[in-house]
Amino acid sequence: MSANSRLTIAAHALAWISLYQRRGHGVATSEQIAASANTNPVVIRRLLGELRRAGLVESRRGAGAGWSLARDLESMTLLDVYEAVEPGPLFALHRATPDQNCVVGHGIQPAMRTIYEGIEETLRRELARVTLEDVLRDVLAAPRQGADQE
Amino acid sequence: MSANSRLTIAAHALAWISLYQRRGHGVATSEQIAASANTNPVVIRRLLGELRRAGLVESRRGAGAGWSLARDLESMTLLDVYEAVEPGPLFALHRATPDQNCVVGHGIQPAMRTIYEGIEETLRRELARVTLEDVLRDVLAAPRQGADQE
DNA sequence: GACGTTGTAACACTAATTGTTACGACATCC
DNA sequence: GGATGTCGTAACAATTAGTGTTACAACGTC
Repeated sequence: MSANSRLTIAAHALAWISLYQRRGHGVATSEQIAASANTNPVVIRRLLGELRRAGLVESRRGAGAGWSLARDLESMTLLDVYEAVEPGPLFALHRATPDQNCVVGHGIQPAMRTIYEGIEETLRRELARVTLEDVLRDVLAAPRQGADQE
Repeated sequence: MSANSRLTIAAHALAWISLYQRRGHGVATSEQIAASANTNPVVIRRLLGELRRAGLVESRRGAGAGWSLARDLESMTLLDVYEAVEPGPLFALHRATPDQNCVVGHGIQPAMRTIYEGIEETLRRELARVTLEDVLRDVLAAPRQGADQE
């Protein structure tokens, strides 16, 4: 399972924007967020673009532009972010359709599809239980040693 | 999330071997299973090799050789298969470590790690609730139209 | 009009999955 | 004891997704 870091980076960006705003600054730029996440600004812009399409953030262009939250962190769950950022299903069926003249080949896909749907529903419920406010709280609860900037 | 079909194909192979044995045949060959799953025998041998390492199936070499179940389908769960076949975690953290001088960059990884561990634990519990016997029952319950061979 | 930022295209690099060929290892059967 | 059939595994190609990077047009503020 080639796990990706999209959900992690998206949560990082949202937490960063929120904390930046709470500290009285204006909008956040992709360059600032990228510096914190140690990646490229374009990666951040791409991800935040998907979050914008999902209604989680807003962007302004022009000089002094950047990103801001469209809703309160309390009202966003990891499921919202997950759905905005992870398109496909968790498990795939066969790439080539199995032999329909075989009992197993014929029945395996509906069987697995039903099972996978149940599992993904459970995953969604679990993701929906965690708000981004929870994430930010956990982030701030990490034991800090020394430096403390944004 | 580049979902793969490893869990699906492994379940397919186990169901096929079991049904083949229940119908009074001997061991199953990778070629037969591959024909049912519409893939290449080497793909099946690779996957079944991982299931053998996990103690789910046995293989015999030589003429008239092939694969058989090492345990009852009732005693195997999708979690057993998943752990045998899917190495990595569901979600990845950052590829490059985030800026440790930033509050968010410093706290995000432990926060997400804890959250992800809880979610994966839920996923495991869900996978453990489904036995391969359940899968085979669902497979056989699929509405059949016409042909009925193995 | 200058400037700074988003939005997005284009491309390279890496890694994982899948499919394929090839062939040695091994056990059974004649 | 040799022929045969299957596993075990290496090697490689093709495909795909994720990630990083450069480049530049679009846009809004000053």
